[in-house]
Amino acid sequence: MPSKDLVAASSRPLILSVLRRGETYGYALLGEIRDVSGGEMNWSDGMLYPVLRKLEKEGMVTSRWGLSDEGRRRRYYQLTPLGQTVFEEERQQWSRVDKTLRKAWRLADQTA
Amino acid sequence: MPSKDLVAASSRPLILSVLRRGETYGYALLGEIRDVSGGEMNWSDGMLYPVLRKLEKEGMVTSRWGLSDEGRRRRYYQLTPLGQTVFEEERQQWSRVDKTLRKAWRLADQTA
DNA sequence: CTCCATACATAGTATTTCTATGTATACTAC
DNA sequence: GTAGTATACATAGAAATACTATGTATGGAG
Repeated sequence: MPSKDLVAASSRPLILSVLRRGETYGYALLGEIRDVSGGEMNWSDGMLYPVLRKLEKEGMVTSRWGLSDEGRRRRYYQLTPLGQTVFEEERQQWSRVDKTLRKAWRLADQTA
Repeated sequence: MPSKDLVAASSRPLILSVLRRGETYGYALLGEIRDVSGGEMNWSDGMLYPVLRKLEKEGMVTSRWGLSDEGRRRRYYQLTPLGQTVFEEERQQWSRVDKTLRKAWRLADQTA
């Protein structure tokens, strides 16, 4: 499991990218994230919902209640246009930081 | 400037990578980080020193007082063996998270 | 009925971030 | 001498954040 600041830094970009693929509900989102990370990211629901709540509050996602085939209540989340924009921005930011780190590592490897 | 959780997530790997190139003092570290990030990371000294302090407390760096040519007092920092190990671990962790994100973005791009 | 998995919620503790503010001083310009 | 600037380090504490612990709810299986 990555360090908690890495989990924190990647949680929003991950959630936004899963939602970019289409509307989904919270519990399924957990599974998607576990899958795409090959098990590396194994979030609890108590971790996920506050982040979703905040994304909604900030206008990046919207939600609606729905029902599953078996009649279970589910809360479905969907990206908003703002969420789409933020998705791109965060991707750019992460990529810039990643580039910086890789450059630093290259320099470190050369010297050491 | 990246979001604060991205700054937080990358600060230690960046510092450790600069120190891996050799002992240096705090103020110069700031400059190195500004350079390697092309200005993207423009940390204040008040941001840097608490992180250095913590790294030292956790045994990843050691420090000593020295003097510059002009007589200025400087605190020099050096990576410890533990710091070397943590440097590698954090590089692995970051890379795994990065890989997960890029996979998620690829999937997101295919669907959208 | 009980248990389990599914599904969502959130208070609150613990932790973290980093700004604001501080001290110190070498050098430069006037 | 003095003022200003850059260099150099320090840290308290306010604000923000993370996420665990605990909660409710319920469909399905045994």
